[in-house]
Amino acid sequence: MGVKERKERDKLEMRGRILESAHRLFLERGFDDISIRNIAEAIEYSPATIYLYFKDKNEIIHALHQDGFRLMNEHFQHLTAFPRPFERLIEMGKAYIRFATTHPQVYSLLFMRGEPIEHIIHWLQDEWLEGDRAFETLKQTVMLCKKDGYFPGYDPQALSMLIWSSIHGICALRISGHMNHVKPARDQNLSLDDVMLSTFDVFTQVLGNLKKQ
Amino acid sequence: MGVKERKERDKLEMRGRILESAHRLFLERGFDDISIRNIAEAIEYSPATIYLYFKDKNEIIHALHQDGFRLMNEHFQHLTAFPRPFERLIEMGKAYIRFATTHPQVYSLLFMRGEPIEHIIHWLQDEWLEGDRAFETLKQTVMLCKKDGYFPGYDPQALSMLIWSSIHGICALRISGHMNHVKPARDQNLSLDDVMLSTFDVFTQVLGNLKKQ
DNA sequence: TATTTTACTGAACACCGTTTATATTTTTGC
DNA sequence: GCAAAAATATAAACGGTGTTCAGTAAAATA
Repeated sequence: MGVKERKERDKLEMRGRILESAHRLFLERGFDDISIRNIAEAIEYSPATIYLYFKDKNEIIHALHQDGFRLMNEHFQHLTAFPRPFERLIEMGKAYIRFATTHPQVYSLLFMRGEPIEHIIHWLQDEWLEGDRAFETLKQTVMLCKKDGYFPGYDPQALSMLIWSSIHGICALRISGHMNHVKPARDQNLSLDDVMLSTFDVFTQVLGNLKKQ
Repeated sequence: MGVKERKERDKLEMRGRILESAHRLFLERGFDDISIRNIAEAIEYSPATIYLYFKDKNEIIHALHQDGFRLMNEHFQHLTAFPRPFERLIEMGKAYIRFATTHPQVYSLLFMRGEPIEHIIHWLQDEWLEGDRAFETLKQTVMLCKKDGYFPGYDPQALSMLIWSSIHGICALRISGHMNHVKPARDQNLSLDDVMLSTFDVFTQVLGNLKKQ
């Protein structure tokens, strides 16, 4: 009898519908409007029902977190087309910034909020697989750059961390609204993205200077 | 008759007591435990009374925001003792990081939350004075470095923005919990601050390389 | 002293995440 | 086919949030 199987399918389908609603709420109305009650209304069930399919709200947020990572990875797919490591590294940075600017809500969910990453620490054996993979890709690229004569004497691990931190800093200050409220940016009437991109330009210059001659 | 004057004093005193309670709640129990009701309980008044002294919660948060900036400025007082600009720049970075690590809650209030900066945009003529002043100090230092032969060809404005972004990125990733959950940090069992400081070290190396020979 | 102004609060509104007892439906075992 | 058991769904409640408003008590004014 396939009753058990069907029930399992139903359960998965319901989980799917809950996540779908959460996802839509997130994209259409922002992080703060994802509430158990909003989700419940959207799927036309009572709030309590959600708890039959998810332990708590964190579990739902975590699912969105993973969705976000999938979306981000799509922005990196094209990078294999750049054979020269340093060029690829710069394109990685551009792709990262493009992702952050086109999906600021998703970016802040992935990298600026404490909740989701704390959930990972407590419930998933402290393993942040998506983060590990992304960082590893960055580090590999940095090591290839080293083979090309870039970054002599620099530790790939630490340099990768610096690169990530720097680009994250640019994106985070932009998304939180801090970057565009220091005076020069206001005065010159620069757009958000102008400031961000010119900051990134300086960074590429700086990195480009780190090469054996 | 000094009635009016006394009443004004009383009003200010009450505002002071409210802010004091908010401040203590913030430091002792964290940002999320600053609630109008908690504050009201602490000063032994009803929640509604708070609204006779502050327009809304944002106004209280903004006051804490300014307190935070004062605290941060204290961490920068000693920098005048470093006459050589580049050295001073590095010490600025160290002071910034020291502030962020010793007062993570305050740091995230100042630079990682959208609410306070949005309040500034809406209510204070879009002028973020504290931010302007701090950034200006950084830029001045960068320009002095240029006179010493550092950063040839780099725009001080853009380079300052990069420096701020990079250090902010290091602090933000640390405080949000992301930095210490990429694999290598976990494996090597490095402390939070080890990763941060080694990342900053690389940054100082990179900056130091940008000098006319 | 009577009136007006000021200071304060209880109760409510509309939310939030989460739990529990209860009711309904579905499946199982006979 | 029917009763027992299991699964599913929910109403209602708990304790929390920011905020508003009508009403009360106290103080200042005339």
